[in-house]
Amino acid sequence: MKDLNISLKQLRYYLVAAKHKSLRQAAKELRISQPSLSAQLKLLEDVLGVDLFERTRGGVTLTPLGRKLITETTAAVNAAESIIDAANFATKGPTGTFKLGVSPSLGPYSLPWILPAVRLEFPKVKFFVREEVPSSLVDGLASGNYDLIFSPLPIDDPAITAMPLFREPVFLVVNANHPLARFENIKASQLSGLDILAIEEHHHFFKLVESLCQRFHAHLLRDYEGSSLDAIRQMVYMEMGGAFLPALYIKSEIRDRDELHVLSIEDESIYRVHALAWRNTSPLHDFYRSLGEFFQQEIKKQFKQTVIMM
Amino acid sequence: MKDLNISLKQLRYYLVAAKHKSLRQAAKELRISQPSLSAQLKLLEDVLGVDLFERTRGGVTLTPLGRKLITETTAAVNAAESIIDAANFATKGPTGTFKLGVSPSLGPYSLPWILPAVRLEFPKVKFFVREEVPSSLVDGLASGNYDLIFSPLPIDDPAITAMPLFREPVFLVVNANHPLARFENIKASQLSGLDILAIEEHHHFFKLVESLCQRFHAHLLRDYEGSSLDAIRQMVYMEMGGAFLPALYIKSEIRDRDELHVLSIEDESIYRVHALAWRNTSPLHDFYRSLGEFFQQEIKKQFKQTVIMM
DNA sequence: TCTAATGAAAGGTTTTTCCTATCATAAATA
DNA sequence: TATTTATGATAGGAAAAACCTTTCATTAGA
Repeated sequence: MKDLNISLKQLRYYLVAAKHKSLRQAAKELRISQPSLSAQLKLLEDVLGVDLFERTRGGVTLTPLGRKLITETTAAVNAAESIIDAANFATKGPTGTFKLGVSPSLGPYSLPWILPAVRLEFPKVKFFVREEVPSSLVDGLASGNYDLIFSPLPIDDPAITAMPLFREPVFLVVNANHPLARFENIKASQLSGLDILAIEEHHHFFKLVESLCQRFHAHLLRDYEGSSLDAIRQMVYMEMGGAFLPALYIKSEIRDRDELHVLSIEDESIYRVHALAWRNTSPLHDFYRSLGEFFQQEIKKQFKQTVIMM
Repeated sequence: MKDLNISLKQLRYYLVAAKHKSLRQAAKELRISQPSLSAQLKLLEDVLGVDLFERTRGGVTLTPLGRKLITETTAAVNAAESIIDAANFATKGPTGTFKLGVSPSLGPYSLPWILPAVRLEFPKVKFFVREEVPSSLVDGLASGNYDLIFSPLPIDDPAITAMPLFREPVFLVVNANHPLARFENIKASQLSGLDILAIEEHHHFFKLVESLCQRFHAHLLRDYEGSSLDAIRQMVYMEMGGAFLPALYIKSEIRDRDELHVLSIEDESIYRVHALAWRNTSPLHDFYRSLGEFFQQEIKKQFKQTVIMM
């Protein structure tokens, strides 16, 4: 067997130093002295027989190899941390702070109604919530920046387990003055040529809207992309066009039905599917699954009329 | 960030102790004294707040939790080792001993013609070869017991990357006295009712033969399962029935075409696909791929007439 | 020029890890 | 039954590793 003459401590030092690009600042975060950090990093480099950093005036830079090994190192450190998690878990039950990533087109309109109940059910569990675009969420989950993500499908990463929770319908929203505003339902054909506003391209929701426009021959206004669903709503107010908006957003943000009008499309089921996802390798698999079930339960309680459970 | 007050050393001690079920013997393998080992394990247990071992007269036993955490611990230690591998790799090129798992119905008839060339191409690389049934190979690969496996597809594990290398035709082999022995090719319909010998059920090759028998309405002799392809061949000698045998086996082991007769089935392409596979997480991805290409190259050189490259 | 920030080096202290020797216990053996 | 052999635990001390403080040389910026 190998000698394995490196320590987790060194690996963590390595990661923190790489993050700060400064040994002094990294040492401060690690609450050790800079020389100690220097020494440990040098030791690590010696054992690996590799230069990880390029020491320059004004900081350190990762060498190409150093950059490459960051991935492996993160994996190793995460794996070790997950042992601690699993052990705590076994003794104290669900405990600890979980890094939860969530899509900006989903989180603000669902989590506020879910998390309070979760707090009651799992009092010792805390969530550190961060919003990001789904593609970044998946990357972040895979690389260990998140423990869990709550995001629309698809999630195409074989290293990630996704647990579909529910379908969220998508509706067409127009200004009350719009010609279509006198209908409750419209036929797909009535969408033809309609001006449609969409969120910025890097959002996941954009792709859905784009495909809808293509399918129904509606006209996607690419010059006025909104930076958030709220921005889209504002633009619909200003009669710049109609918009596809997800049901949870509509339920939570659109109250004055006088100024905005919500339409569904006949005979077409338009929805996105949201899932809770985690790394396959996580030892907390069972807990995550039961957490997903609890999410479902709460969503069902609060949004029975709005979404379709899976 | 977490304190991460455990060390890789402790984790390795834990694994070795779990393997030996005896602290003294584990200490011997680790080349430390037994009290040192005891102390480190106790320390690990204290930090984790968990009992890993049950100390009894006559050895140690893993607690249920200790058994569970073995998985995570192995993962962490492997991850750390892969950092070392990747670093060595970057400086010294392909180096080290790789644990190569191979199917018993493939390895003996292909590796002897491949590995010598590999040794010339990558002189600093050594292979520790072990034969096992493909399902065990996949498990072993996933859990880090192997670095690489050379095995027939399918390999259905999302954590594993499989690189298909070539197709290996499968032929029907009968005794020279058999009525079918006067043909070179036969029609699928001629297989109907034929007695077919197969390898033991837990082998991967059994499933292929079983499905072939079903497809061609041949009669699978389940009472006389062979423990190896050679055993099957012996039984064909003894006129107990025909057998489906893979091309590489036939080429390497069946020389005397007088006593055994090899038949192919007209208009039917019967083959299995062999792949080289490794963990997705391995940092040596690129090397493994080029190794796969080298395998292909050698196989093409030696078995151009026998197999179909991919 | 002066200041502030960088990483490296030297020497000493603290902490951790390990070893030897010893013990108590229990199972196998004579 | 007495003896031997194996188990892990304990105590005390030695060796190694990690760390700290102080100091230095260099460089970028004010």
